[in-house]
Amino acid sequence: MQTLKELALLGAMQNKIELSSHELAEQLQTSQQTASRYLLELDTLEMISRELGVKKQMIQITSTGSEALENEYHSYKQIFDLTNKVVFNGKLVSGMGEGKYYTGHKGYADQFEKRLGFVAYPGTLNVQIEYIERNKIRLLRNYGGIEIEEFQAENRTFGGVICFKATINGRKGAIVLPKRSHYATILECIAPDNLRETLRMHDGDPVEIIVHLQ
Amino acid sequence: MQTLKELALLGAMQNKIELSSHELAEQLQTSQQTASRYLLELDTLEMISRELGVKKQMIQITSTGSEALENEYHSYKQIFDLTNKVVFNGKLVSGMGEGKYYTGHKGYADQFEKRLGFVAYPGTLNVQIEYIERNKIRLLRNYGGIEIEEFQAENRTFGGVICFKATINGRKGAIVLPKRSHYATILECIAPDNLRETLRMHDGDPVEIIVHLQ
DNA sequence: ATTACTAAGCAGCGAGTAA
DNA sequence: TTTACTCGCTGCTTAGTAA
Repeated sequence: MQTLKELALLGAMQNKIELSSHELAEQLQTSQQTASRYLLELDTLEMISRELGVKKQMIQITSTGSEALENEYHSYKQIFDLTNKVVFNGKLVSGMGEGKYYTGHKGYADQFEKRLGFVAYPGTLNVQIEYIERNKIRLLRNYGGIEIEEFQAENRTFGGVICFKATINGRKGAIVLPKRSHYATILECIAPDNLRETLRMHDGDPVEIIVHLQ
Repeated sequence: MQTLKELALLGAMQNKIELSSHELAEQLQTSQQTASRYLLELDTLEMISRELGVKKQMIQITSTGSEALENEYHSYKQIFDLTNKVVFNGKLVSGMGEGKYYTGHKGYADQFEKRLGFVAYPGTLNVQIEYIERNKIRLLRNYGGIEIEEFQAENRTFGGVICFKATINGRKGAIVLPKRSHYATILECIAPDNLRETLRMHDGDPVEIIVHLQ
């Protein structure tokens, strides 16, 4: 990968470049033998194509190599450019119907409409995320989102929640985090329509949630 | 670096994240011991800071770590985003005064003004580039630049050259490549003013040339 | 000059395990 | 459960060298 990056920086994405294994070795701060081996490996992986002359070789990055670089680039982009996006990958699970009870309640529904700009379909889409991604939830909580106030009704208190506008498998919606009870690994999503139906999803299906900050 | 990237993707740039060496190992497809060692290394390099609890550790990327990631990101940016820029790093060398003779010649000077949009100070700033960067010159030639036609004068032919608008240590200018004679490792720069004087440069000083394509 | 083979040496990996 | 040590083994690196 490091080698591929170095080749790309020398212009090997657009052109054949002339580069001896010795020169590459210098660039990578390693030995000529190792540099030569790296090139052989990239060649085997079909990430570069080479024309070996007697005294020089021409190297160009193939589409496979270019894709690998793009993936890497994409990661860094996510780190720096898209600090206003947080991506979760999880899978659909069934709740116990309590989402419908809560989100359908006027006390929440009115606030959702006012603060989120859409009338939420009653019910939540529950997405089980990887345990490791709990750190991203922490990130969201620190960042702060759209606050939905607690309220009293039916002789009890309905707790406050924090919402974040999000895109769920490409559809507009939001995620809902209870103000209390940190560290769940299930994200509850609401949306203007019944996502489970419009996206024709079943339990276990992969769900990508892109949370839009700010 | 790979580890640091992974931590950043989990949000460790903005926050402390909770991550066991075992979890990190899964993420990196390696053993718990190796993951633990990676974290120790990053800690030693002061790229991350850790709070070691008895049953969990909190990790955050430090400014040093963040800089390292930024550098990496910058490389990829250069590969993908800035394909319309080519960066050379070299050092100032002395020519033999012939630059002044040529660029001062009306046959060239008039074309420079017309095609580049500035009156070139008579004389060239010669920049010795790394041998390995000759590939970037090849890239430029393939790309095509601003053509300056050959002309007859004083009983001889003055050969055609190809120019590229460039920024030389932050100053507006251009580089001049002879149409013939490929593969030099000296770039000749022209500019509206005497760069050597305005930038107070001497032989051996580093020069950054950013060529603007298109 | 090159590239790249073989072989030896050494660094990094992970199993086992302590704290 | 954790983290991280020791240590044996594997595989990567590089010196030497052929083509």
